[in-house]
Amino acid sequence: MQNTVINTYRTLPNVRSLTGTACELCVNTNCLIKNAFQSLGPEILEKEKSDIRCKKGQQFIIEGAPVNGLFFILKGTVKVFRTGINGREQIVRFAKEGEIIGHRGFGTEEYYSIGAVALQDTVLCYFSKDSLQEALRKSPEFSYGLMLFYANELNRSESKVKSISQMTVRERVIDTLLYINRKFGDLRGYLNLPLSRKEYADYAGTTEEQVIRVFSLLKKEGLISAKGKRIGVPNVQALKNEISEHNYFLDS
Amino acid sequence: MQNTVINTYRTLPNVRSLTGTACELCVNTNCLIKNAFQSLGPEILEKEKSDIRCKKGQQFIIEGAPVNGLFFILKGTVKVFRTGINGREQIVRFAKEGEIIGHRGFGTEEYYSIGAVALQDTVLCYFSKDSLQEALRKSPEFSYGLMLFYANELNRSESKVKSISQMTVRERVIDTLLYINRKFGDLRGYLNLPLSRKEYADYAGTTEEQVIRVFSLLKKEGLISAKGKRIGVPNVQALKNEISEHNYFLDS
DNA sequence: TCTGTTTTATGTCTTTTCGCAGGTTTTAAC
DNA sequence: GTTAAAACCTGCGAAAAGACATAAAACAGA
Repeated sequence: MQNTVINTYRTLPNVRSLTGTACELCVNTNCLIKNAFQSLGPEILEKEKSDIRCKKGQQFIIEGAPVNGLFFILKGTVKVFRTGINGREQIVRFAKEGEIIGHRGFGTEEYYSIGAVALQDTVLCYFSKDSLQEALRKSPEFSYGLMLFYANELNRSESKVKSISQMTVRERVIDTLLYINRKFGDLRGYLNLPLSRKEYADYAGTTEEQVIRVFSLLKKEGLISAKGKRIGVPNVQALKNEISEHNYFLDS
Repeated sequence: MQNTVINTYRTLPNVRSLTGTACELCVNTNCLIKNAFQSLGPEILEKEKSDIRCKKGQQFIIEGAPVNGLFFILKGTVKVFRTGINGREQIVRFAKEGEIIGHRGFGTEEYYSIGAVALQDTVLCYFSKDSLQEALRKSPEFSYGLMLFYANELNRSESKVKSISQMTVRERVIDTLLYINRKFGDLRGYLNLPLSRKEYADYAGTTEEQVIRVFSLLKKEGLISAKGKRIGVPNVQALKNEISEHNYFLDS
């Protein structure tokens, strides 16, 4: 949070066409734009595309700010959140390369309903509302892809409503550990995304203290190892077993 | 829940082309199919369309059953839910005419992740997976409309995650009352959708007893009137005030 | 390396929510 | 209208989660 916040993207220094950020050269195979590139044609999006570089901790979408467009993550990780009661943060999801940030950064939505912060140094591809609108009109594949993205996110979100309202704190924390493990994998025995206890809490819908308590217990039980932000999950299956009975029909 | 459940829709008695259910004659102005009808052409969907009539209480989508297609509500109301811990129900949303039921009833999804029950006698238009796929490919308007639908639902669902994890039971119950009021309006001073306390609880993410307790209090405070399932909300603004301070950025 | 700040950890107390038990009212079917 | 079933209501004790205080450890910058 330490950095200045970029609000009007049009006023950013022009950093287009940097090496490796042109869509045709992009290595991001799970990027919707990249995948729909054939049907979009090279010129449509390129001319309205900006590359934005964010330092760790920098917020690049502010809740309630006017919608200008939509971001695709080229490299890095991002947390997406909503601010609630007493400014308490509810983390909606963690996103990585290829994912879309800025719900409804097109169409009729006027203000962003979410905020977004880079968790590491991150490179974003930004597309304006208008160019997206044009792309959606032009490419059915793109519309379809975006629809699938939202449909999947909806599934995940609805399943999360269920977890939060029916699971205990312990189960929700375990669920969060599994989510991070599933999505970001691990690196040398540790989860490949360093998060604070507070961030675990904000995702799991509880408090920092509760997360710390659950972590303490899980450590004693040998289910995880935790040295500061380095969390090791040696036995994923053991954790899964604790919550699997609740998932009659599995989701995300 | 008293009725038999329809599982394989293809085996239903053929009730196509009933008066008033053909898309071209349909009065449902907020139905996506109806709206995209121009670009779809009459013949594509009609030939794969079935009309399904559900009695009050009848379940027409079972969680975990194979996905065959997608439903549009022509008339009636429906509750959409997921089954969680101990078979406890989490109501995802209440739906009315024009809305879509059966998340991802197309594409690669194999099993329904939600269940759906008619709350009143309901008429549904059912479209098979294949015909939808064709319609999505053929009509960008349709894809775009469906995408907007999912994006809006996602917004609502994410906002609900926040409510459930940050609001008190009382606030969640009030929020639910406002949601029902906003979506179904009222009829002669009563909310135009009769629900049991249990259903309020399943939507708000709490227990029947808690809802009853909150209702009792709200009655004493003169904020609602409740005679059985007839709930009156004479002063919507007073209820809104109790939770508005928490909504920095308004949603749904 | 030292020092100050942030993060993590733990204990205690309070509040909220839940679950059960038992009772009453309403609704629906005959 | 009678009767059975479902829905609604209330009280009370238990459990879960939260808030606060304080201490230890980790980290960053000089």
